[in-house]
Amino acid sequence: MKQPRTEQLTDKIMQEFAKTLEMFDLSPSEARLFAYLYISEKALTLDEMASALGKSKTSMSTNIRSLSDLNLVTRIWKKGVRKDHYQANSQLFKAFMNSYISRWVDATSHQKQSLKEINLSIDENKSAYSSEEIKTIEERLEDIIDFHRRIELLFKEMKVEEK
Amino acid sequence: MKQPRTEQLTDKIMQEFAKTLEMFDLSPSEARLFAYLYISEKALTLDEMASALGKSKTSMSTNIRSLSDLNLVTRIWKKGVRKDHYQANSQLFKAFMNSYISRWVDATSHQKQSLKEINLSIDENKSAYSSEEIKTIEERLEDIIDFHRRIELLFKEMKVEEK
DNA sequence: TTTTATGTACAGTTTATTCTGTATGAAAAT
DNA sequence: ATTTTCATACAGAATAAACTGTACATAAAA
Repeated sequence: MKQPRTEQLTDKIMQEFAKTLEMFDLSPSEARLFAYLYISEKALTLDEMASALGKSKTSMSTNIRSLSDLNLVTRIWKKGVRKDHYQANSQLFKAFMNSYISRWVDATSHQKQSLKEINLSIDENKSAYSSEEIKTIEERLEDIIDFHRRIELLFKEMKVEEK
Repeated sequence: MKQPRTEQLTDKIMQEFAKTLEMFDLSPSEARLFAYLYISEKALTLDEMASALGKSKTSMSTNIRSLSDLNLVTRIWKKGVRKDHYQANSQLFKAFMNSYISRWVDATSHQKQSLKEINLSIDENKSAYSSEEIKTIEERLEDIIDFHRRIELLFKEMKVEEK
């Protein structure tokens, strides 16, 4: 009578926790998977995850790969055991924030670059555009680039200190 | 020969800008719509947006409503004109960050609350669980709650100053 | 070497999201 | 009062995302 109750409890926590994790751009099932792994604490196999979450092994495999790419989950080698085992990174805040922040910084700096190149090409071909309307576009573009600069700056400031 | 070129330019900027806006949890078409509005600078009607973006008016209507709910777009009243006009909020950084931050703060504080309630109900019914395994779950739950606390704190610190 | 077990690529299916066209109600114009 | 013009609700279609089962490649076990 006790086992089922803790399972139910785990489910409840997982469900609630997963909602927050989705805000870090995890898909619902990635989020639930991570939450489950985290609560379980120990390293689990794909089969264990699949049966615990009622999903296919294939699905677990792809989800684990995504989580792994984000450094949220690590593969654990157990000697003498064939199956791969995966464990949730226990430093929640650090792991999620770092992954999140670097995604923002990378993306915005990349897009800022593209926009700057557009801006340059305008300057070079300025004569080709009607000068009245190009002016307002250029102003807007500058503001958009500045927007990117500020985002990048803000997220770079957010670097996370150790636990 | 000049009109088509600036249109092409606007498209290019819009496309690039929209990618960044999607990171604020806008759908692709919401993002493009906002980008287009922002670059256009002036207030536009649903029909103008629809024809500029090649989408239905219905779609513009629902997308504008979403953007409006996020305070990213404002309805402009022009006397003597029947159609609604909408304009992009010009304070890019402020508007997006405030909307984004408050979404994070609201969501995490809400989820933290739910988790705390689960934690309380564990304490009340402690005798009902097997004490060995409940212990590790409780520890994890505390860590998860702490995670929420830190997120909330971090985003609250991010309050955005005036332009 | 052969057999068995394991992770994942891939194609097809299911599910969810986004978009469109028609219909409707409200408000302005006639 | 009637007609026209607008925004949006709603249902269905199109598109995209997530999931599953089979098949295969790789590596361990026999």
